[in-house]
Amino acid sequence: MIKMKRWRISELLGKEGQALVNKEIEVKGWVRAFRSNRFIQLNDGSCMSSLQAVVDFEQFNETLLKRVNTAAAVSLKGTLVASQGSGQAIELQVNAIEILGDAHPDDVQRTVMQPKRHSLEFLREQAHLRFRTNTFGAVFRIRHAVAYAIHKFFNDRGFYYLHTPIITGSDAEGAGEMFRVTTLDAKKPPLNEKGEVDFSKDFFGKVVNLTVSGQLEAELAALALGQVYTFGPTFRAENSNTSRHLAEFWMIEPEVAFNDLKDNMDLTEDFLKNICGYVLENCAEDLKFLNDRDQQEQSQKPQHERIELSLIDRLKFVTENPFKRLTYTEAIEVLKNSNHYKKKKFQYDVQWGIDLQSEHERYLVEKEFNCPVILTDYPAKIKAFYMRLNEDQKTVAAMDVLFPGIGEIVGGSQREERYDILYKKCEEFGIHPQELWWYMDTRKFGTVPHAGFGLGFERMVMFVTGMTNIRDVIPFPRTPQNAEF
RNA sequence: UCCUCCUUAGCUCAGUUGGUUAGAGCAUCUGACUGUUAAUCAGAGGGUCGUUGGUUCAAGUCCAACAGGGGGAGCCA
Repeated sequence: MIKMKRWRISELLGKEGQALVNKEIEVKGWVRAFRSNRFIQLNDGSCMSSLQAVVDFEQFNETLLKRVNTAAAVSLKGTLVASQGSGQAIELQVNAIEILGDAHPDDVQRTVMQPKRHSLEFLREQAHLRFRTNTFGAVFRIRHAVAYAIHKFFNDRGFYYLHTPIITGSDAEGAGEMFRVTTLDAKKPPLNEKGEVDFSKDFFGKVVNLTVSGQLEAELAALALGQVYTFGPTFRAENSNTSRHLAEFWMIEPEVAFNDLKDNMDLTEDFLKNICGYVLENCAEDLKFLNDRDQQEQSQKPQHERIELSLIDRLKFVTENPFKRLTYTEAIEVLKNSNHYKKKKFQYDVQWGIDLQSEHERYLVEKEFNCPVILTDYPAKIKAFYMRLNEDQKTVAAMDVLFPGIGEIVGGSQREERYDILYKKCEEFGIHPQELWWYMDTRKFGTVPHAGFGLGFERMVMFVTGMTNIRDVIPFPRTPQNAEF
């Protein structure tokens, strides 16, 4: 007997499907619903839509049909035909049913597969099963599309994908608390003469941690390969309990030799527009579903909390409008001249030199300009040591891209390429330049201006899916007190 | 880490001033029906009211601690 091809539902409902009408085919998937003892709604994850399979129940044994329950895996063979019903163009006239995996209703009822609406919190508790739902199917297909769009964007422009280390010995990056990596016995670690843990006896012979950023390593490669990007897991041991933070997340960090801050902004804007454009073009069905979902969520919020634009319009807004660019100093002026400030509605005061608070950033993006905003040239004291010092000696060539609803989605800068100034900045920030000898070395051998930025991948996925909790755009979120699955 | 809110059936939630036998919708089960698509109709089952302690004649309801979760803040991507 010849083994039949397993058609994916996306193929059957797409162009290939039209050529298959009145042909014998096989599909495999999971039952979403079995209505009227006649209609199996079959989903195989290849797309949002399910295939309607029509069963002439008098021709099948009753005990077999009893096993066609929600969540069961089945193989269906039959003829693809034009549908009599109004909800779909084609359907499968079934002539053979094979149960591949049973799902007992009493057990299914305890899960997110029970056919009814669920809260995102309940779905999160069953992260292993939430892939089966429409919402998470759409989110994770789009997550894939965003990842692909990023690789495609850089590849099309001659960037090289660089794998920076996940285990790192450099602890001078100052980008937050790190996770220690060790093979020492936690109960009886070796001690030195001072009674401290002796890490020279550890696996690597020194203290090592999980990476908080691949940027410093990416710079090394950029200063030889020209333009590179990283796309890998990143770890922060911060005790952050918010809808925008994870302990384990994915970050994209391009780094380009010979680029200045202006080039960097142009690249960022092109990049963000390109991703949104890719999803608009290639994820129409999933996006439509999430768009409707978002509108429903918005309609349940009080008027003043609603986002006026729909999800799809928010993406188009990014692709069609130039980002507003202004300096930190100009932003402080805008804030100080705002009615909001004059009416003392900001909880935190606005002064040149402060780190902008969430409320300030949100005001600029959502009230003042109502579009993505790039802020540049921040005070040197509130930014990292590696950012290039401007002529005024007070500010650095930094940039933050602010998105509505998300806040800071990209942070970047032109890097300090001048050895002496970088050396001094290290000392000012309490970093020993000799510990970063390899980084400093690049400034001795043909140093050039260069720039780059970091994008939080999950925050980008939040923006394009309209999900408002970062735990709902990564398959298995790691947060304080939670590493289930 | 701080502020704040929540925890009652498989899920989402009501539960009045502390007072008799704890309620609804959805889901599940049984039956009916069969071109449905959030199927429909009838019936049934389903509860240690987050945990521990306290106040009280009496606690789902009041108080405290702890646990889990949501929202916001800080930190940041």
